[in-house]
Amino acid sequence: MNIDETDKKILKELQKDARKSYRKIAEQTDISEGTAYNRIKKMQQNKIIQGYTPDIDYQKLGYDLTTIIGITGEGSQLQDLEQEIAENPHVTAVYDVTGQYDAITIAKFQNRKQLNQFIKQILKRKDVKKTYTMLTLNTIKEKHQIKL
Amino acid sequence: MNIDETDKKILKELQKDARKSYRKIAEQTDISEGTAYNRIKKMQQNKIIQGYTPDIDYQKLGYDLTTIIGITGEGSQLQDLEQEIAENPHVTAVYDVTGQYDAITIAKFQNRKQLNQFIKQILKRKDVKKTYTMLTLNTIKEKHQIKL
DNA sequence: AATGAAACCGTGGGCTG
DNA sequence: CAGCCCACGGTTTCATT
Repeated sequence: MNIDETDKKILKELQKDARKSYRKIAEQTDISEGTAYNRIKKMQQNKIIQGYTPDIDYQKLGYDLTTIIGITGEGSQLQDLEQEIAENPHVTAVYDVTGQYDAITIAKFQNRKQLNQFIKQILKRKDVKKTYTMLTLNTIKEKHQIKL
Repeated sequence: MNIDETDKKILKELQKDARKSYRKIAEQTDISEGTAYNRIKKMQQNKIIQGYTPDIDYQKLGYDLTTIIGITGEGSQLQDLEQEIAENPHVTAVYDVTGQYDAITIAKFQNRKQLNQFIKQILKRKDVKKTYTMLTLNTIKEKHQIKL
């Protein structure tokens, strides 16, 4: 599917506020509301828009510990492990990476005990050689959008 | 502000679909729609809900290069730099961290040239000693939610 | 926290270029 | 075919209780 300038404008409006009404999106992109509706629907069908997420301040909910964990594997395949990690409720991201580590995961915890359990769970696996945990001292930015 | 079980249920519904109507949220949490509306408004005022973001497949928009970059500083303060990085349109996250690096940033690019420019911009600064760039080969998960 | 009423909006059909 | 316009039922919003 090809995205044109109108689609981009629509996405930008949604980035500003994903709960914005079709009508307002239409006004701000100089199209009719039916068109806004149809284009958004199409982008959802094409999985360009995969859903809508509330930006929650997890710190206010007690998740004070954000961690970035590098994982070094033993041997070849980490896919199973990555899948398992991805399903853990504390995890927000899992990447296969080049360089120093084989995988990087980002996870949020309410306390060190939860973090500990998580790391132990990873280290239990035979395909994991070691992990390296970085604690975030301060989150300067964490908004899962890039400028279009 | 204190979050009770009802608020949590509301947040869970929004996590499933942040465009869900107040009415449906109310139905699924066994409260009236006015209550759903009032509670969500309160959580917005208290900045527990900071906004709503569309989950966009940036790869489909040409952003094929997701990078995790570790930054090592020279001397003391990296705050200015971090602020500057956070404002770059390619950047989705910036963290101050313990350990091997002083800061970690996550950024998405359409090509290596964009990445290169970004790294050069960082390295130009006197307060930066070095950077370490990890390219993601595969994104297993990147959903900026944790299970409540 | 619930009610209810007015304003606002989503959704689909039919029309137009 | 994509976009526009319209209409109706559904939804948001907020003052009131």
